[in-house]
Amino acid sequence: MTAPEPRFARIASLIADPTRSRMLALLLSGEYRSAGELATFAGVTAQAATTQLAQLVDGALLNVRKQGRHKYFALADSEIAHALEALSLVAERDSVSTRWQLAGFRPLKCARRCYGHIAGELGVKQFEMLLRKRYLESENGALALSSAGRDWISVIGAEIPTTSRTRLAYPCMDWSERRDHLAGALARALLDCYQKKDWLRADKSSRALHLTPRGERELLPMLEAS
Amino acid sequence: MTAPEPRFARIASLIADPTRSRMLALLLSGEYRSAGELATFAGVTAQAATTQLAQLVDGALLNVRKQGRHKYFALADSEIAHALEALSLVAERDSVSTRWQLAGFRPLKCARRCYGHIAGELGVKQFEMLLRKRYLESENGALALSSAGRDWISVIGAEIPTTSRTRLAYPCMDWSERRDHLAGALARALLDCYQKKDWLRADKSSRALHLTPRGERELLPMLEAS
DNA sequence: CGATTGTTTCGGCCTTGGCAGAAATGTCGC
DNA sequence: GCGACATTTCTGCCAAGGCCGAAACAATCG
Repeated sequence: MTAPEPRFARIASLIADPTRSRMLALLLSGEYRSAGELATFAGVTAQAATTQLAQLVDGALLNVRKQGRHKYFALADSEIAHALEALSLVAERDSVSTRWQLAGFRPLKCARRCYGHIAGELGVKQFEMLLRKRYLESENGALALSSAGRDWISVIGAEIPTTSRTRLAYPCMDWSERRDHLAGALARALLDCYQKKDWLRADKSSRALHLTPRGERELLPMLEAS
Repeated sequence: MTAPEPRFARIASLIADPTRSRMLALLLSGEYRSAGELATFAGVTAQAATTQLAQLVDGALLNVRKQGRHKYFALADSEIAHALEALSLVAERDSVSTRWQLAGFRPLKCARRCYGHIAGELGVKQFEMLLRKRYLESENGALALSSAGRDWISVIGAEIPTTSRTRLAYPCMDWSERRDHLAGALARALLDCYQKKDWLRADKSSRALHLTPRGERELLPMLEAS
């Protein structure tokens, strides 16, 4: 009668440890971080960090990239980020209803980074514009840039890394809007580009993205145009 | 520099324990279970179960209902179920791509119980029908039954418990379809009704719901009618 | 090639937390 | 009230796993 231990328990236990969870929280931004950075951020020595990071990699929660004498870690994929956000939603579900409305969280609902791309209202707007204008079209199941889309990309001056082995574009569920927004290499390139043009600025202490006045003038109309 | 422990770590650690995770897995169906049932299912003595259940309740993952000398437990809300499913997705992400297509998982994608209501393709179909026919209408932010909707309910003979303090109807995100389906007291009542009419049968060993031949004749056309 | 810096391995300490046995509390039916 | 049953509290035991110090390994730079 005794049931087998559910698989999700293993993942949960990897997330549960204080040190590991701190590391994961830092990596939620989507960036790569070195083992040393992660160690000091989590408040442990380098040896301890090594062990924990090895476990996270072994459990396939993290990707590793060796670069010289450094080792860089990042979340393995966006499913992980989703799971972490789902847990956060539960963790803050009493505070969220009040705080979500308040000043601090408003920008998060408006626009935030989700694993390297734009989420929130702005992310949804962007995604819908791309589909509406047929810059993105679904091609046997996957999303692909149309020629009009490629033109638009070059006009605004975004650069999509050609080396990228990750998918170009795919829908990503948004937990505040409950609708899809854009993820993938294209999404990252666009976010980079918007930041370079000073349309968006990343908050240092949170995942919020702030729309600058310039962004309000130049970016918003573009996303809302029909 | 050492960061505070992220809130989600606490939730994860509640989920991580083998005994507690087994209990949660059992409760994923949405039903209430007594402390004793949960103890034997998890393979521990009653005392051990008490401690674990107390922690889950304290962490607001579970609801309790005292009934005589029994105590019944259930998942506190669907956010919890979502978090568990998100973790499961990560836990099975290598197997999922293959197995999802296979026979065993097909019925899950088609229709399954999600915390007491119908999810999967059928759940999405049902939700869209209700909106399309304006049986459900959004009323200052919440979903409410229209008079046409109330008529339809009484025609098919579903009974909505009047005592229920839970919301009547609200959208619930579907992770296989990535679209909303119906949740709430109404959703439960409909599932009950469909089962009574033998349109759907619940699988005993999984969360799958099987469409009976009768359901195919009588239920499907109703959901697909425009 | 040595010095420096980043990461890993080893060994031992220590805390955390889950478990069972026994006994107490509470609830029901008679 | 009394016995049967479900749940809880108390206590002590035990194992798992995280941490640090020290030393080893690896890569870079002068």
